[in-house]
Amino acid sequence: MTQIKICPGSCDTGAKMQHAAFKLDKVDCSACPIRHRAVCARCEEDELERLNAIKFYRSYKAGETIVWAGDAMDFVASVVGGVASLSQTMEDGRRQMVGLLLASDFIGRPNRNTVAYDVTAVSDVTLCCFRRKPFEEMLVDTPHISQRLLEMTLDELDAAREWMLILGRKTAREKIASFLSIIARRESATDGAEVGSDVAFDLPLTREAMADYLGLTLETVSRQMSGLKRDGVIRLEGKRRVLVPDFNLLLDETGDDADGGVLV
Amino acid sequence: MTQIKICPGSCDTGAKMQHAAFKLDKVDCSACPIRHRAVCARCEEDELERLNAIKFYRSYKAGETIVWAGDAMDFVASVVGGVASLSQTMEDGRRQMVGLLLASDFIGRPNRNTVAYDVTAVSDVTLCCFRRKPFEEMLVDTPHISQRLLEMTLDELDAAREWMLILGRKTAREKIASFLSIIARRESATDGAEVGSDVAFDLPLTREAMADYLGLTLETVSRQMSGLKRDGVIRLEGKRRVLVPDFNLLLDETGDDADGGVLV
DNA sequence: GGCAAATCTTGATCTGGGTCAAGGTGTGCC
DNA sequence: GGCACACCTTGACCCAGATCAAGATTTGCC
Repeated sequence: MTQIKICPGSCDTGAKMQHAAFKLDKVDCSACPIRHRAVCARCEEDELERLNAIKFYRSYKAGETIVWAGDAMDFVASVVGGVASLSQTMEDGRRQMVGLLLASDFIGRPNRNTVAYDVTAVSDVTLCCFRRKPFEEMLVDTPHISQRLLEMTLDELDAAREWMLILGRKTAREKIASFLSIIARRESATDGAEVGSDVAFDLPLTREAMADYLGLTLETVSRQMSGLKRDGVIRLEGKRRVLVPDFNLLLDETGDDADGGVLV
Repeated sequence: MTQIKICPGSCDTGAKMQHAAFKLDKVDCSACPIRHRAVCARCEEDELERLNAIKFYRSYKAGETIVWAGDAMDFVASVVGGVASLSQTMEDGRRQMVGLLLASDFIGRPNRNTVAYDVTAVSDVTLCCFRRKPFEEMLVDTPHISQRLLEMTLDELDAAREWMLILGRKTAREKIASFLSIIARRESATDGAEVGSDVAFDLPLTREAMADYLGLTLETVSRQMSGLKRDGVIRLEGKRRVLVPDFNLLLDETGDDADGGVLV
């Protein structure tokens, strides 16, 4: 059972919230788990109210397609919880994931009403959707939104470029290690957990989806996961939970600069 | 001799301008070859004047490094003419190009004063540079600039994602064919030439740079170019000039949808 | 013109990861 | 409990593209 915590703020009880528990009515933005990271992060009260008037929530089950490439989409959205992916498929079935969308990430392109990639719910996903037209109008007269969107787009571009190095030049083992460390970093950022030497997290993707992400086959993904386990770099609990006894050991396997540019 | 035409407007004499011919003084923006495509595309007269006050030109010879990854950069810039690249290098020398910057493309990230990738002049390059601080200020109070920058960043993100499919899933031959058709498309857009069946253009990159772009070795690039030539898909004049007798033949080799989503 | 350096081509061989195939493990449903 | 389905692992073999190597072509410089 894939459970994603989207507990707003300081929900640290053992009880894990299911997505379904996030009621799909107009939620007060101030209680929203992504209030300070999403496209609305910099909005003032009055701006939030305008957004509130054009927003609605939608949920998708794991595996469901949210939109197909080329289809019209009459809204843009923020991922409130869960994981979605952007992917391209060639005629003969080869598929490449080109975006992995976690909580607070933005879906859709302003001033373009069709979508260029398949958008798929990887786990159960909840979106906070804004009607396209009024959102585009707000974009024009609300710098707090357009500036935040620019910043988020630049971050995504950086991520895409890091990904290009992974796809173009890394070995299968380095790809897996890079993927694991990216997920570990993002998860711990979300949890706000201490980045101690001991890291543990649930993989949000199946082996097949990891293969689509990394430009590999699922067999190779499986073999490399086994390899990293055999060599003591990771441990596995079930198929999805990953324990990293020594994070630096994992980083050594990524092929990246030891502790290179400490970009703060 | 790599010659890049940066003739503003309707310069269609046979005489090819060298970069050096573009005088590095304060050029009047209205005569600028990228006036309507760069980050300043939507600016009004008064906004251009503000930009004019903070701009200066710089030129680089082919092969020169413009900035190294991690270095501080006290300006942002538009490519006026020539071709530059963004690339990442791993410790052991493996290199991946992550951006190819042609005329009108933007260099630098607002609100971040170090650069994340090596920026290199691939051919002789001229930049129109804006001092960072005042540019960032203008970004805040000049929606014409921030909106255009958002649009350009979204375009680059789309290009990066197309590139990810190429890197992750295409064969060497498909990579080369995809690269050639991308260049052909961009070149003809620049020339404003008719997209007839007969297309001809100069490759802006060496075989090695193409390899860095496509995640291949230079030997494989050379072999695949020879293969496409042998099969009549392209013809070569010297090493750099490419003639495409039937553009659809080239498109067939890219592995992409025949005439898929006609995204207008 | 002639030499050196850069760039490109082609050949021979090797290998990482793909492909094909078989079976294992976990989970939900009747 | 047991069956079905989704997901994962492992093995055997193969091939596209890397690597190593030699030489061809082009360009620039004296």
